[in-house]
Formats: sequence, C-alpha cells, structure tokens
Amino acid sequence: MQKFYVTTPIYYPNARPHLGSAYTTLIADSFARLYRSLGYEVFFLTGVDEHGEKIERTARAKGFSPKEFVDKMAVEFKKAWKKMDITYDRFIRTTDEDHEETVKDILAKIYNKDDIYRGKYEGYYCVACERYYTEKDLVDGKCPYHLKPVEKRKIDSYFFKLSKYKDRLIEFYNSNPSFLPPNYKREILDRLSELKDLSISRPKEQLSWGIELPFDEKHVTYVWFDALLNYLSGIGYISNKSLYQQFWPPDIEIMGKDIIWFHCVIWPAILMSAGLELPKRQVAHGFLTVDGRKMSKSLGNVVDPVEVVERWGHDALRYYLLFKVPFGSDGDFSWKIFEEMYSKELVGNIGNLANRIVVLSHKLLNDVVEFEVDERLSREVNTIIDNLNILSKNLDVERIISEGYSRVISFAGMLNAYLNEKEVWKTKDKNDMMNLLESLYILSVLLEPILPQASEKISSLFDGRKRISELKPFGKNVSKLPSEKRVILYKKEV
RNA sequence: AGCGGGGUAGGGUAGCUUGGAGUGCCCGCCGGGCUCAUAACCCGGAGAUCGGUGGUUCAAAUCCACCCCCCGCUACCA
Repeated sequence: MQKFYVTTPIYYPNARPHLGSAYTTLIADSFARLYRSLGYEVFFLTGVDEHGEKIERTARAKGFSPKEFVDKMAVEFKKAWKKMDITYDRFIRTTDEDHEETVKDILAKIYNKDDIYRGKYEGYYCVACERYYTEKDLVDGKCPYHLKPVEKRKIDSYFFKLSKYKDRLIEFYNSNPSFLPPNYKREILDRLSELKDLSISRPKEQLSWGIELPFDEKHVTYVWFDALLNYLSGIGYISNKSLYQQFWPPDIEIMGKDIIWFHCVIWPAILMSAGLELPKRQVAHGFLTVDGRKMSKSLGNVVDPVEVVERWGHDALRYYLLFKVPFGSDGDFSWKIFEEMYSKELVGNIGNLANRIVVLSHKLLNDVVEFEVDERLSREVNTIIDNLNILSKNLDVERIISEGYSRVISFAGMLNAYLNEKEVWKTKDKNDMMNLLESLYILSVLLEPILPQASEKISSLFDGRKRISELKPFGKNVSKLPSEKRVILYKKEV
C-alpha cells in the first residue's frame, strides 16, 4: 500500500490559533482525508513549537513558567483543531521527550560530520527588547520598537555550515523540479547566491528555554534548528522506528509563504548533512487580508477561525479557503463573499440537492429497486475518481484543488440539472430516481475531503462512511433508502 | 534599489509550463422554465481590444523584449 506523509509547520503558541494557522491546517487536513480515501496509508502531523525567547518572555509576563504556559497553549490548539475535525495522527510538541532526543541525535550527527563550528554571532542588542536585531532591522541605527540606541554585541554561538550546501541544493532543485513551490522558485534560487552560515545556538545565560546542545551543555539550540526537526521526531525517528521507516520522507509539507526559506533551504541542508532523505514537495499558500485590509487588532477586523467555525461550521471555512482563495497566492477573506458562498453554494447547491433527492426518494420509492445505470452519470463519476487518483499520485496539490475538487462540486450541479431535465417528480421514474440516489451517495463519499460535515451527514443516511477506494461500480452502492425523510446539511440562517 | 508574484467581461478566478477560433467556473445583471426542494433548482442571454507597445509565428491570453500599475520578499522575531 502506498504511503502519504503530510505535515503542517508547528505553530508558535504565544497566542491562540489564528486564521493563518487554521488555513494551513485545514488544507493539510483536506489532503490527509483525500489520500486516506483513495486508499493510501496516511500520517498527518501537526503541533506546536514551544521553545524560544518569545515564549519564555510571554510566559513570565503572565506569571507562568514557560512549561506551564505552553501546556496551556497546547490545549488551546488541540481544542481549536478538534472544533474543525482536524484528523491529525500526532500532535507534536517540541517539549516532547522524543523530540528533544531527536534534536540531540541530529545535532550530534552533524557535529561529527564537521558541519558545526564555534563562532561569534554579532548583532545589535536592544536592552529594552532583550533581543538582537540585524543591521537591516534598525531604524536610523536604533531599535525599531523603542527607537533607542542599540549596542553592538558579540556572543558565542555555534554555526551550521549552511553555505557548504549551496551547490548541492541547486543540484537537488534541478533534479527534483517539483520540490520548490512554483511561485517562489526563482526567488529562492536567486537568494541562494548570498547563502551564509546559520547561527544555531545561544548561550544558556541568555536563553535557557531550549534544548541543550549535545556537545556543549552551556548552549541551547536556537529556533529553527529545533523546530524543523519536528518532522523527524513526529514520525518516530527516535520513538518508533518502524513507523519512521514506513513514512519517511514527507510527501508534502504545507506552510504559509513566510517560512518558505526555512523549509526550502535550511531544512534540506540539515537533512543532507544528516544523510537523510529529503521531502518530496514543499507547498506554500499565501496570506489573507480581511475585506481587503491587513488583519490587525487596531482595525478590529481580526477573524477568529474558531468563532467562524462555531457559527458556520468548518465546512464553510474549508470551502472558502479551498475555492475562494487562489492556492499559492495571497487572497482575501471577504465576509460578503463568505456569506454569499454559504447561501448560494453550500445551502443552495449542495444542501438543497441532498434534500431534494432524499425527500423525493421517499415519495417515489418504497425500497431500492434494480435499475439501469445512466451512462452520463457513471462516466462522470469514473472520470472524477480517475482524475483524483492521477493528481494525487503526482502530488499535484494545486490541481487537486482547482481541477479535482472543482469537478466534485460540479457533479452536484450536474445532479441538480439532471433532476430538472428528467422532471423526476412528474414522471415518477424509478430508474431515474435510483440513479440520483446512487449519485448522491457517491457524492457524499467524494465530498469527504472537501466538506466533511456534509459528507458525514449524507453517508449516515445510508450505511456510514466509506472511502473512495471502497466504492463499487456505479449502480452497486446504494442498498437501502435514506434513513430519514429529509436532510438539512446547512441551515439557511445561522 | 535588487529580486519575485500578479494585472483575463461589473467583481472574483481558472486557463499560460507542452501556442491553435476568447474556452471554463463563482457572484451580480437581463429573459424564460420548473414547483420535488432550505423563496432553493434548471435553461438561455448581455457583457472582455485576455494591463500597454512592439516582435516571433500560418496562428499568442499562452513565447520574446520594453513599458505602466498593484502586491510581496531581501533571512537567524516566529
């Protein structure tokens, strides 16, 4: 059986999940569901990145220890994902024991390979912020927040020989053309020319909330080095060898466009140094504005994904993110479009269709009957499934959404048209009715990655949830009438 | 500034890698149909010099050059 390993970044839990992290997670979840449905063995990893200065400071400011604080925040994230029916297989925390061991193991490997050296990190330190800035961050040579003078400070730090991997990275990109997100490919290649080594540690007296270096107990790992390795520890690099062997490497890693550099350059270089296989595809989505404006607290237009989901259901949010935001580019979360989409496409197209068919089936039939398959419907179903299989095999996630998923939604439109064309309520044709019932059932299976709530509601009227890979030929799937006489997938008023 | 992404009917998008009649989708608008259905559904129509100019070609939204407009990125804060 083929495997599929999909990841989201681990989110920084200094605040509750926001629309951006929900976006990444819902998209990843959709793919996890799709591949499962197509019969793949799937592992879906998400989690939180709990180390670092900012967490330490936020925690202390609120009167908690870092660990107490992240324990609370991890729960917040899990609750949010539960509300969205996120089907992750593991929720990793960088304070998990096996993660810490993984980081130490990889660091030791790289150190022994002579890819880590001791040096001086030079930066501009703002006493008020208690952090370093690079020269470019500064405003008139001063701290950008406090506008106070900064001190140039040198600290001991270990460096990863990132620059050493420049040529090998380029070579890798060339021989694996689908690795980089298409929209950002040229930018990354361009920036690669100025590749510098990466500071990967901080002395403990400056930062204590992190994972200790295996070769120097006075230092802890710094930010990304720790975070990126979650993809290894999460799949059992230390704790579950057989799982690791089954799933490594990730098939797709999904992220927002802000962290492309880390995933496309630093991450592969680390893996090269450690002698491990690289992920197959890095997939980046864009950022969202709200009604055309940047989301900000001062504008008061912050969209809380949990609130959206509580009111409208997670189907609506998924559907919006999948179809109303061009995947890979920036998009807008427009309340007007969102509400229109809800009432036109979810209530009117999908929801109304399901109810029409269910109600009508009870009016026309006492029980299911043998019927002659409508070729047009059956051919369309086969085409949809073939298409999804091909796109999935190629990890062509952009087209899975724009072609594969769109076609599933169009199928609902096709059924509405079929119903009108045949005027089934008038002819009372049992053959047509059975074709529609069969189609509705198959539609519910196809919808599972796109609209899991609707899918669940429809399939529960028949005999429960099925995978696409378990579907029988068109005409052989429905064995009983819907268990209810009507079904409301989406309420008109919410 | 350098680099990158985008500019397709009133709005939003797909198509561009591998050129072939402006082809598709959602919303809005106009006209018709239907009454099984959550005033939902279906059909038809109007509406685009595919940002501009020039080039390659029998043929360009699609390839090349230049220009204009919008938006990002330029890394050790995640």
